[in-house]
Amino acid sequence: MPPRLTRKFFRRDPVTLAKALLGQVLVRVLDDGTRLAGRIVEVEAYLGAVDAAAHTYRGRNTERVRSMYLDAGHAYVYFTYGMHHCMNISADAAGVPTACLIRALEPLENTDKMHVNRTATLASLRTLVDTLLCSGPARLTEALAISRKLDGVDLVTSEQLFLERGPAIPEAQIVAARRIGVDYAGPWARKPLRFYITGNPHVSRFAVRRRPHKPSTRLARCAL
DNA sequence: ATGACGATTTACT
DNA sequence: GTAAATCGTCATA
Repeated sequence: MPPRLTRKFFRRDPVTLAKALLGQVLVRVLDDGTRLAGRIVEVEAYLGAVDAAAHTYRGRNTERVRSMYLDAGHAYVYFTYGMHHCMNISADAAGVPTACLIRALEPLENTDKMHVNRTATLASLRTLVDTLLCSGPARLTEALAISRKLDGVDLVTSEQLFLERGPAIPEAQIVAARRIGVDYAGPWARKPLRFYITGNPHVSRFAVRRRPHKPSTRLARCAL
């Protein structure tokens, strides 16, 4: 089994950490010992007090966001839209409220169990293709059974939630784009703080697509 | 105490 | 493309 990521790996600025997280493997161990795992293919960086899109904008420090202030390598799991959970990994040092939002995984282990987790809440019980299992921040938390109960967990020491070493992704394969769902953040909405592995089919943006499209369209969107 | 609003996903026209 | 689902959190009072 690959080695687990240590504190040192996480203790970096959120942009550097976000790019380093690409290719690493997120592991969720259920109470019955089942391992659910996926390779990180898309991450967003949130820069803390200066970042209008961050939950900790202007130094906000409430009960909900306290995990963002923990030392690097802790989980910040929040509940939103009345039904979804999203998972972040705290960056920098204790007291610095920066984090990386995990936006998409490439499913690796026990994908059948992930499929059950995902379809359980679906109105129509139609079969999901692999690219719809973990291709979004709320999709992957549902697939890996990550909820607010895991908020504040230390990913360096936890037996329930941690990361394993994967291959570093070369800069040439990393695309930087604007973050999703933060249009309210003015100029901060346009900054290139979302990172994903180029061409990876499990990235959220591609998976959302419903209909086939012309190759020219695909190229134009990739260039974004 | 109350009102407005999501770092989203799904289904439908 | 648009809209519904659904409720914890936060700012205001």
